[in-house]
Amino acid sequence: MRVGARAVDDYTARVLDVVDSIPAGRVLSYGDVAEYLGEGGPRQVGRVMALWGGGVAWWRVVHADGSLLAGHERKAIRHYEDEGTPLRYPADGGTPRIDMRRARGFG
DNA sequence: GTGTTGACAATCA
DNA sequence: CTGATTGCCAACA
Repeated sequence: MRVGARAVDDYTARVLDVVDSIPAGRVLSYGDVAEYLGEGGPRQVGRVMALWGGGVAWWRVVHADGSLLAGHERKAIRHYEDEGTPLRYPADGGTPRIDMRRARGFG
């Protein structure tokens, strides 16, 4: 019967578990996480990350187009370069994005 | 119950 | 490449 809310919702726990299982040098999009869980949607994953993302490797969850987290780009890039995540640097030296073609998924 | 907003995504111009 | 549009689901005033 699943009534009241637990300390953290099951969905939240599942999202965090998936994010925690992403190996270094790899990333998943919000939609990928939702699809992997088979429930919810990109926005729900985003909400969970906004609330509890601080406890996991939040930088391994990015937008579907490879863009980074607004406001946390600096830290994210630092982690990516440290983990060897394939990045794509624009010619004009703008904000780098994830090379989704290679980094998306678990392997 | 309704309308707005959000760490989104896919499609079209 | 950017911008606009639509679909999606949950939280919130």
